[in-house]
Amino acid sequence: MAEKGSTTKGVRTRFAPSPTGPFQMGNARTALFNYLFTKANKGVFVLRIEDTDRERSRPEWEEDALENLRWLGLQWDEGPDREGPYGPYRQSERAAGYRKRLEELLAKDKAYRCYCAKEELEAMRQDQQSRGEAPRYTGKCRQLTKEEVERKETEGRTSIIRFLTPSRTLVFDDLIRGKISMDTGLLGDFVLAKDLESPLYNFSVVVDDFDMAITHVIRGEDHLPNTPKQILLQEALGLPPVAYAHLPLLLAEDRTKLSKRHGDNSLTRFRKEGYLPEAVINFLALLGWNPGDERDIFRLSDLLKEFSLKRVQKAGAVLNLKRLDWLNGQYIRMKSTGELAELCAPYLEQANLLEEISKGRYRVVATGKQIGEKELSSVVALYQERLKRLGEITNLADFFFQEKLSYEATLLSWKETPPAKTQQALERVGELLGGIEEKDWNKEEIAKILLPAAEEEKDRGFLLWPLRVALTGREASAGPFEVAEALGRTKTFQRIEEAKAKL
RNA sequence: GGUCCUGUCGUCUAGUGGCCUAGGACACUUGGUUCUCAUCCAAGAGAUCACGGGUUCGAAUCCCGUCAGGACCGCCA
Repeated sequence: MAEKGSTTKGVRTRFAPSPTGPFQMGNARTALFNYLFTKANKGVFVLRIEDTDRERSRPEWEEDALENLRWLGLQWDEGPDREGPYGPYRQSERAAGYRKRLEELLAKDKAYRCYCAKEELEAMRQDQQSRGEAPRYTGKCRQLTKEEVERKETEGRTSIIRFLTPSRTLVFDDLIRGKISMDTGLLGDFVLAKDLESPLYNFSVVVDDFDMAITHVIRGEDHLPNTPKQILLQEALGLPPVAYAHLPLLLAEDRTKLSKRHGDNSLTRFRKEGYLPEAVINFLALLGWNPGDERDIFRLSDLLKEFSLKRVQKAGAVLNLKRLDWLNGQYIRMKSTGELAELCAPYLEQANLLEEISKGRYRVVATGKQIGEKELSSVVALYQERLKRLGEITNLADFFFQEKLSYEATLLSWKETPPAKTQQALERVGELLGGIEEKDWNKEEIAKILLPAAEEEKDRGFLLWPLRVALTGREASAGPFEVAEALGRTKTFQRIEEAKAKL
């Protein structure tokens, strides 16, 4: 394990998720800001897995974090799957470093073993709280003599390792919040480790940040109270300080910290619903950071050029999902139809409307008909301006993939038009379209023929509405000309006939 | 309860003593665009800058106090 903490010059940051649950929006935002700061400063971005809690840590949650980070495009330079000079990158694999430092603190009497039972401690906490004091360990086992310790050990009493917290006023500088001061006497003798092999968060973080030569710690504001503890530990171990930046929290509607209680905010959920990574990045970046002017569309590459911790907000930010929807729509519209088709295909497959035969070749499940990338593109293009999430394509474009449409006959009539009149309207549309040959079957040509006829009526909807409903079976959809083009000549006539039969 | 942090439209925010009768974006309302929906365009409503006091010719911006909200107080991270 390299120890270059005090000599390394460049910026080194880490994002350190704990694999105890799905990767959340809050994790993504912290990762993003770390990434932006690091890359804006030509630094090295480290991914460290904080799995010291063996009971709760699961490999699948680690994989979930990696997968979503990759999806977002936040590539780390060193991590569990990318060995570097400071590995391994899972805390569960770094026991030697912890043991060494724990023994060192114990030997220097900067830490001590505590034999108090959990129940005892709980009672103590209750008591302190009832008297209006800050609940903290009183230091009962501090005074244990060597003999007492030996006796307890031979008795087989279990112990934990506590830090002998020095009492003083500690001041540190936060890159976002400025000077923060704290009376460390209020901290109590917090626990460093369950035993020499089982370090706890505050301790393992300090050891690893040094051993991995981390220069800047950028994390959520919820870690602000941990910072004095970690600084005290650095001092006790004789380690150099690191710079801190505490990001404002991501909040739910009720302005409390975002949590499971507020519903599923996992990245996997947003990914599955069809949010684009560039939209999520843009959304998250603007939650707590802004460029100082009125631009609001930023891709990762733009952010890299402009990001600065100086422009990071101090107050928490409520997640405004409507804004995410808007941004996602913006990015969907920026895609080429080919890209969009490729992005939508998995959703259509999942809805069992489509099967991929080979790359770019599909089979329509209901009809068995084969279609290529071009046809699929023409369908998704119909809804490019209407999609907020890719997943919505299945409900919007299903008419294209169905053999027969099911809708109420009354839907075919424009406003109060009686069925007989609607019948006539469809008749007329059929005649007009019949004049267009297969080779000329495109929306411009169709519009050229249909629009003047529709114009002759008092209301364009008289002809256009029944046609559109006949083709889509929907009250709301893309326009009739483009839908007719996408469906093709044969299918268009078939649907017009089916509509007439309904009336 | 203690400690720490925070406080500009519903939400994200611009703003670092005069350009602020506070700007933008999302959401909302209304109107316009080849039927519908959406997009797009235009307009509108929406903030006594948490409150009170002070400094100043002048304060959202500086100082003091108050209040409110949040985070944390684990042998979780």
